[in-house]
Amino acid sequence: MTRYSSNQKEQTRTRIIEHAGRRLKSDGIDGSGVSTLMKDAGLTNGAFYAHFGSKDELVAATVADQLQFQHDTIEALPDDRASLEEFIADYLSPRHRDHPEEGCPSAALLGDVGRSKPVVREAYASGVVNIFDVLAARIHVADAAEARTRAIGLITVLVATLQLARAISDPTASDRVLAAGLANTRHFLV
Amino acid sequence: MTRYSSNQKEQTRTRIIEHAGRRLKSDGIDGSGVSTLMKDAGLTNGAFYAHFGSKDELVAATVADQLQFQHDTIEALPDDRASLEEFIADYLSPRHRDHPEEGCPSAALLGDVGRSKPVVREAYASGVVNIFDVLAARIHVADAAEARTRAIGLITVLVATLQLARAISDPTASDRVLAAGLANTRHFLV
DNA sequence: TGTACATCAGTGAACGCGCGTTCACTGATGTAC
DNA sequence: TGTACATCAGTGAACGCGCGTTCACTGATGTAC
Repeated sequence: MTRYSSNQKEQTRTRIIEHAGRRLKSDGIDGSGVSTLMKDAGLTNGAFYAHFGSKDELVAATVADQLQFQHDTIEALPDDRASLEEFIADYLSPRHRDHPEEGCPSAALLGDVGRSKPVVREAYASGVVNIFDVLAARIHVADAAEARTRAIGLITVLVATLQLARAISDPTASDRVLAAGLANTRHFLV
Repeated sequence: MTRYSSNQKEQTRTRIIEHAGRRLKSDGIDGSGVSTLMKDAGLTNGAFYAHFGSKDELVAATVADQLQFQHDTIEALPDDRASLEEFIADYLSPRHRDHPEEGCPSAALLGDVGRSKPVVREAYASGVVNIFDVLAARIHVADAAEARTRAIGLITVLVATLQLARAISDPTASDRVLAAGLANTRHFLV
């Protein structure tokens, strides 16, 4: 029999993952310590290993959660060109550039994931594939393979444009990169 | 009068920067310690601060050096479509994916740079702009602004495709992303 | 209903380790005369 | 030419600090009878 009928522990785990999403996207994987991640969730470092086997395990769970959320957001969009364009304009906005902690996990963490342990890379790979799928379904060309190629193209332009805009310190130059990225997404629509 | 006529110290500084290029691209900025960076150059940690004021200063110098090298490589290409396509095919090759330490600094470090101090971001920004320029000069459309937009588009597709391919653990899926990226670069050429 | 006990989420100190940075020192090189 | 001295690149130990992880413990919750 389970002693505790409530799902308190599961709720705590979820809370850790949600706060970790913001912290990891803001400070990077190497830049986010376990103590900080736990403090963000209102706990102390010692409790961490009751919820996760290692920091990498939390990172993997957080990456999966973040990509799932992004997938669901795109899936909830009305399936028309105007909605997709609005999504793209939001993605390439100064607001998104200036708030990585609330934004796209790929733009914030893709480079870090490439250097991470298999458990993290696998979580990322399986999450991003779902985003390829849901985006490809919104690109209406006859050939399904072509739609998928374009979905990947759209994602790469979005992700790297945002990364570039974040790396460029001068605001005017950064804005120009965002504008160029917006123009470049046009190649991949419909 | 300068006591030492030889440029030994300058040579050592250059050696540190060159080895740091490989290490930083391989392990990331946070993943590369000063002691390791010095050991790579055949020195001990104590000598570091005779050459650089801080780790960030070395990172900035290394980023600048790496982008300058990439600029020069592109500038040395014959100005025809076949040469540009060959450059792109090399960029999106499994070999480049599997050897970040020898490859593109943007693909390896762009995410890290976005979280770095101004000195690093400024070095990156001024280096990458030169690459925009040299690539735009190889895209022959009437409008110069359009050439520049396309150059940025080409770079974003290249960089994020390689990052994606590195993050995806399954080799077949990773190869498919590289192939999609190759197809997607076509939109930005001539 | 009351009480002794088992369970368990979370605390907080401690582990060994590597971080970026500082500094007293070494030893080779070149200068002065 | 020889020697005392100044210069300086590099050494290696040490600084305080935060890392990921472990563990003895606390205190609240629920069970047994």
